[in-house]
Amino acid sequence: MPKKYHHGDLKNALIQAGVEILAKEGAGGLSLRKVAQRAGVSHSAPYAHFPDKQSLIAAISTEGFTQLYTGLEAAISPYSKNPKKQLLEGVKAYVRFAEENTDTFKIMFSGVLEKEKDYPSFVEISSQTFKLVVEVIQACQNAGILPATAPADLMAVSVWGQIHGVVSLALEGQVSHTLLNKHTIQEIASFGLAQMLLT
Amino acid sequence: MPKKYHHGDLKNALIQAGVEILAKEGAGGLSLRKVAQRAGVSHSAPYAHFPDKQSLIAAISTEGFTQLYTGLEAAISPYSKNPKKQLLEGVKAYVRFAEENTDTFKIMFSGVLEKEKDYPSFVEISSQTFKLVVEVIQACQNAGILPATAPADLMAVSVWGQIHGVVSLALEGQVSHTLLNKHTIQEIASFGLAQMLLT
DNA sequence: ACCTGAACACCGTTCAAGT
DNA sequence: ACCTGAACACCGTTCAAGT
Repeated sequence: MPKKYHHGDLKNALIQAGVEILAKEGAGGLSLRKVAQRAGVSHSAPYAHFPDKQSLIAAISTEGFTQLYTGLEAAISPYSKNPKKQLLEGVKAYVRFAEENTDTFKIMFSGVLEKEKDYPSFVEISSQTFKLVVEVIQACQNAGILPATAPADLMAVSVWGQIHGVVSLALEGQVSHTLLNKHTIQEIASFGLAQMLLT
Repeated sequence: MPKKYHHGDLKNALIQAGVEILAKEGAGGLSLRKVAQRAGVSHSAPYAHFPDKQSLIAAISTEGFTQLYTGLEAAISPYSKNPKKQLLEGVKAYVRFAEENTDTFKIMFSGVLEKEKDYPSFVEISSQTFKLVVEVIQACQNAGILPATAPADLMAVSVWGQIHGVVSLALEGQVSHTLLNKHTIQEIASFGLAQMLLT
């Protein structure tokens, strides 16, 4: 039978196993040997598909960005005629992704991946995601919802940074308990964004 | 002679060695054994002062927060009658700290420290730092520089999140090269903040 | 109280060998 | 082409022993 030696797609199986370990044990518990074991292969099998651990982490991060991109796309596409709604729904999707995939989110943005530039598909999807943000910001500027005092890319980094910062601080336990009792992360992030809006 | 067995303060020597390794090799290169070697003691000596690696990381992070707090204090104290200046100078100091101590900054905020709540002095200094931010925000609200549409602590998380997010994205290489050619991180962060100001 | 050295389990990576 | 098993250097942590 054509059982392709193993289940055929060990590469993706390893990525998936990595995501699962990440979710269960956090970045500290992520080892290549555990990933291999979880995928049911020997500890050296991953080296047929990834040159080293960093490459697997890059693949996991890339997978995360793809999911994030897809989520953002889905959140904003229904509102192509309402930029403000796109912005608000995009933020919701971003925060939701971070909350539902905390450890993937952390590994994507926490510097565990050391030479991101060495992984073209990671660079590709992350810059595509940024492009999506810029488009929404651009539309908001055109509609007079955000000030046109700066080019869209600068404004995009400011807005994205705002959301990203609040989410990151919250995930790292840097937002006070008393504040989190009164508001969800969604609300805190949205509040910050509201400060930047014109209408 | 009272050479106290070693140089007397191995605990701080280990923290210092950790900071140096962090700066030279990044978080990936930080091992207890290397820290011990750099401090000139055997690999098991650190266990006389730290129960485990996480505790050393907590101590390094605490040290980082202390530096950050001191820097913020020094930046704002000369302008106690000018809240806006305090805010702008505080932001500058924050960004400067992140740029000059990139890897310490990352370890403080990147989730490498897993159970922050277990380290009282870490919690203490980080919440004191937040309190400092809240005070400045409060003063800005009173002076009509920031809107009083929300309690100071919520506003503080928004402002801090804004700056922190932009800095984090920049340090992780998520800010496009073309943008970084035109503006410093300082400028990008300040621009985002300016969006939130009333005057 | 503070430090050493041997020991153990675990990890990343390499390589010769097997299908 | 894809995978295994032995091997090596490195790591966190423990513990009995030394001063």
